[in-house]
Amino acid sequence: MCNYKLMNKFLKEFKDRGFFYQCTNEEELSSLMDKEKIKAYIGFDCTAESLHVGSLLQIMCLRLLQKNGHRPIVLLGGGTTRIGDPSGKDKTRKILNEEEIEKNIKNIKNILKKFLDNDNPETKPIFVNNYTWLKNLNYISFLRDIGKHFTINRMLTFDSVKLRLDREQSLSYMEFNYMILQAYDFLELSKKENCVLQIGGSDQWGNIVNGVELIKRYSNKQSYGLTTPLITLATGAKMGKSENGAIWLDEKFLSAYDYWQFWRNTDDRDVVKFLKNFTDIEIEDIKKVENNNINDLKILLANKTTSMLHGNEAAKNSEQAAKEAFSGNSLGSSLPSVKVNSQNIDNKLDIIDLIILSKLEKSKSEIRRLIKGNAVKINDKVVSDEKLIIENEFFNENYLKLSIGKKRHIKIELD
RNA sequence: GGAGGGGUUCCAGAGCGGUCAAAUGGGGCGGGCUGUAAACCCGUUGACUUCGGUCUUCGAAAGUUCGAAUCUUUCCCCCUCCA
Repeated sequence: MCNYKLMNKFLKEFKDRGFFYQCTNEEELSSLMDKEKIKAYIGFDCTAESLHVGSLLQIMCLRLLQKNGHRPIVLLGGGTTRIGDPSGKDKTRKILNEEEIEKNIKNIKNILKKFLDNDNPETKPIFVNNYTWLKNLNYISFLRDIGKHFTINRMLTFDSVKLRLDREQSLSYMEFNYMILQAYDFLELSKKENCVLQIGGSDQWGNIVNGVELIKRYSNKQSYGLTTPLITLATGAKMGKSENGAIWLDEKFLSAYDYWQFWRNTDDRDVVKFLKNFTDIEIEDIKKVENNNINDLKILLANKTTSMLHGNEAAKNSEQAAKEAFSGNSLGSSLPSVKVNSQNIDNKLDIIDLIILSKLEKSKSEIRRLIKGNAVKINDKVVSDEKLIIENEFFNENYLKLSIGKKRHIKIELD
């Protein structure tokens, strides 16, 4: 532990914001970062087409690096995604094919660009794909040069491995090698980019330490690892994993309005923590407002997080739409909308089909259940007849408001 | 290669010939209370339905039976021990 007051500015804020979990050598890292601007990397898995809020803390770390003049390297795991990280997974991941991974990489890169400053030449992110070096590895020489630095004895002690074995779940040799490849990534970045720091989630600790040690042994250079805690909700659930779908960062999968809603619905106990974790508001400023009305804080949180990703405009619209949708008697003209061909109305479209068209639900049985439970509303009036035919009169100025439950609202527009 | 254990609905996990669309818990969804919070209470949780039912599901296929998640055979996969 080094003296908090003397600590490097980046590290200090890193801690103040609750990003800190473990560090391989805090004191040295602190003085190194005081002395020079460094390059640090975070790896992103490309298993999914988009990132979700589970990766947001890592993204905030990248932003914090930039804020302090350091340069982030974003490693997209095009190679390692082909293997699958066993950490934190109790089952073997499904293996994706080449095109899927390439597509995912492109998407994820675009999302990250939204969060990062791409203009400042000193700090703009360096994007790398580890497939570029992993694909050409020669097995024999890799084993000789890199493999010799790893002992099975030690690898077996890592949580990612141990957990699987303890739980009697299979761990393939392929996955077993994941940590070596990740260590190799760090070595590669150390050589190529002079990267000295890897940041990752706490579940990456083992992989990161391996990298630090490999670099030490291979090129006798000092590098560092820094991990962030796993963010759990006050209820104990993992962040961003709602059953109804993860909280995606890509607008294609989750509208700005729904993203805003996600933050607006934060548990009371998490609000201040999230303001620190997921907004740029200075710590001192958060302290000033942290006793304000809890719902105002939630709106603040929602606005900041949404504008960071989708822009100010989108955040304002979402706030406006929410106001209208929840105040009751307004028709929510700024809600996200779905267009419906007016011919459908003439053809006696019923409520069930309307909901299917709106994509709010896809199972007719489920919709029937919802109607029975008084969950479906048109223009704030409960629909109790599952055979209700949608009439032209329902549309005010070309649109109607369709609601499922208290929180899902959508505008149906005539086309 | 040998011996044993196992694969059940979103997850965990019961069922071991009909009463099984499958206990229980978790999660999800909806309703109530509230603050678009938490906690709590209630309902619901395969699909389709003219609400009478109909269809598809218990690793895969074939079989026994009036009837199978449950029995038999083969195959696939996982785990443990032995070689």
